[in-house]
Amino acid sequence: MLSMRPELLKGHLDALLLAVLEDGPRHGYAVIEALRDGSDGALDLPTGTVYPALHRLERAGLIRSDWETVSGRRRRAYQLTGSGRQALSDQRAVWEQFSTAVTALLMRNPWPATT
Amino acid sequence: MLSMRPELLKGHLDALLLAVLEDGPRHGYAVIEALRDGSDGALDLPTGTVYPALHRLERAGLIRSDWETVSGRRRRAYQLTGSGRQALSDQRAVWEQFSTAVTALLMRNPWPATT
DNA sequence: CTGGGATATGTAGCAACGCAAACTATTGGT
DNA sequence: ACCAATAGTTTGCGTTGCTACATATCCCAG
Repeated sequence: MLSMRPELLKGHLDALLLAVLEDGPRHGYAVIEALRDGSDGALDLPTGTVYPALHRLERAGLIRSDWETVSGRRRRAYQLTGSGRQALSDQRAVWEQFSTAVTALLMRNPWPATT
Repeated sequence: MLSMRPELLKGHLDALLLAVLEDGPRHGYAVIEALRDGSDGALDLPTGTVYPALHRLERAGLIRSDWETVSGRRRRAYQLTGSGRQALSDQRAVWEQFSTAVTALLMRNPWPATT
């Protein structure tokens, strides 16, 4: 498991959070687990990263939250809003462009013809 | 041309700079051009980003520079050091792991076998 | 010969963001 | 009675890319 410098994630976290919430509501703790499992353990984010990020997204109107109590534990279930769905779609396109550019420069593979 | 938020690059710039210098010495201005051309125009970085980054890499011992004068213009030619080459190799592996993880989460396509 | 674009490098200060660290609280198993 | 797992929050720090500005040379157009 390579050690990933923390800056690598910068700017990409929001997209990941939105993507994880795409299939339905999840609370913060479950979001962290989804990221860990969905990345084969590569992305194991601390709570100090994820919770503030979720707050940010809510302030930005991309997600909204409802408190619920499950077996005595209070938890906040987040779900995408309309603009959240739109943002996710945009961010996917941005990621494709970005990762293609970086891969091209880093791996020096000429542009893949038509994928 | 999608507008890329500036934070996206964070943590990945060093790898790109090292990669651009892999084929031989280049000065700052040429590095900027190489990034722009090699990314199909997607990465057009301002001098205020690239020059400080090159200074950082030199302080870190990953590149070294020699001043040269070409037709009255003083320019600084950067080249990889030994540890720079090593760092590049490491960063490539990190990028592969990172981009694979993000793509998996974002596109939720379980890796397509062989297209 | 004068203005401006391209070439070439530099710095100060700002804003954003992910993270470590610390904290509170409940449930459930040993 | 303890302690891990679950669930959430916040303060403050460090890194980093960018904006804006500054300097200087070369060369071409007018």
